[in-house]
Amino acid sequence: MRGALLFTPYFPLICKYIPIGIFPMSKAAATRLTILQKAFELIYTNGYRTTSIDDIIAQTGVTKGAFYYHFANKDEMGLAVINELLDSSSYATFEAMLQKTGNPVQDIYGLIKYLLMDSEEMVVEYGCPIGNLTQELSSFNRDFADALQRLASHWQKLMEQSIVKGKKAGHIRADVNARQVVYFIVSGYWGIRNYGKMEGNKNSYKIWLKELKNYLAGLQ
Amino acid sequence: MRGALLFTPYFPLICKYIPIGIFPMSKAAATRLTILQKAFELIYTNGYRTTSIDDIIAQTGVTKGAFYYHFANKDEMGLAVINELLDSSSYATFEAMLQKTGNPVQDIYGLIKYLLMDSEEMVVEYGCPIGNLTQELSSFNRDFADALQRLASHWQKLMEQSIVKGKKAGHIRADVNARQVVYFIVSGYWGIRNYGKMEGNKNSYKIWLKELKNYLAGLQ
DNA sequence: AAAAAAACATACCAGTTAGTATGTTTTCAG
DNA sequence: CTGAAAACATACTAACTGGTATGTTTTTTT
Repeated sequence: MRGALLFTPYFPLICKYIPIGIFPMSKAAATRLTILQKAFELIYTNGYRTTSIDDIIAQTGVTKGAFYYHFANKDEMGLAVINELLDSSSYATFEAMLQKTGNPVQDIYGLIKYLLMDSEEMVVEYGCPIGNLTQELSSFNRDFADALQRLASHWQKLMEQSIVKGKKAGHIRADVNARQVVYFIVSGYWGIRNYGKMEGNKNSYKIWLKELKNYLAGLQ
Repeated sequence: MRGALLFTPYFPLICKYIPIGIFPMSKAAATRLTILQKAFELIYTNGYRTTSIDDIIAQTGVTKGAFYYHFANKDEMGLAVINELLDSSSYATFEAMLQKTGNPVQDIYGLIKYLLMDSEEMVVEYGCPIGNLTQELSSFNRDFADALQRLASHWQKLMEQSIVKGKKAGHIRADVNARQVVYFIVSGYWGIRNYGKMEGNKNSYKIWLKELKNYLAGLQ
């Protein structure tokens, strides 16, 4: 059984942009990546515990022998999805979007509106991948909870920095508690993702975004 | 197979307060109720799809024959949990708490603080029962999504009424959009429940509640 | 080119799953 | 008290579950 992917956690991201011929990804690494990507897709749309290894190998064409060569068991694979796929993807995008104008009121709104309305990786019917996993697995397996918490704190830290900068620049009131605000916004984001799943469309997103705008304006 | 519980959806609630000897609940109705209550408990702590019927009958002592006499299949039982147990329970409490002072800023905060910090039925590790089910089942089964949506709209309507009244009484600004605010608050509530699961304690609840207070104050 | 290790393939297994077939017991109206 | 329906009990099944044992093929090292 192999360790982790080369250059993790950024390797999968790199692979997206560097053609295989030029940057030689070994066939084994490609197999591993295929498993992780397809597993993520299935887990995102169907839940972790209700996605079977048979599902994954059927969808990928990878055999069970290959699967268990790369991963000791299902949970190790699940953790790899979180740590190697989710962790790197979109992190760069977040960072860029949160520094776009330098005013958190606009940047945070812009990021969240993008995530809800424009991002192609997230589907309203299936909610937020990280939120889903947190909900399903936090009380089931501490390793998952820890991995997800590290992921979430990335989010939080970036957003918090944006607010702190905004305070210094005078865009945000001095008495605003950045950490507190981040909890409030991210919670709302997770919650409205749940609403969207329930209603099966983006109407609730639009309503929520309007009030988010009001709330952010109130921080000025 | 029997229909639903007598006098649903309030029958289970009534049963809590009326001793069996006085208000004669048939043994069959008691069996059905036992199944629903234990099933809810297991589903709340473990998820719907990952709770097996064998789990339920093992925990209740009810046999499989009895289970399938009362419910045609697992999903019918799951829907009964939502429609007959969750629907009635706590509805009265909500209504009372939301009319306590007549000022939504205080009443809504009071209700949500109660739900997060004091309610004994909800455990931080397991999140919000309705939120959990919504997240797990909305995209899996439309019937569940619909049942949950009806449940959630109860919540919403009560809270919306509280705000509308508060506007008339001058506690809330006239330009505040009640429906929008409700979406914002309930989303935040669901989200912070998820945070709590992830972190495994109520620290995030406290932080979030502080910002909820700020947000509500901003509506005045 | 040969040996060794890595990567994969196949067949299998014991436990669990929702659900059924076929009973027996309880309840209750007449 | 009796018969029929309601309520429950037991044993079973076919499909699926994560995981293993034991191979073969491919890649890498020497």
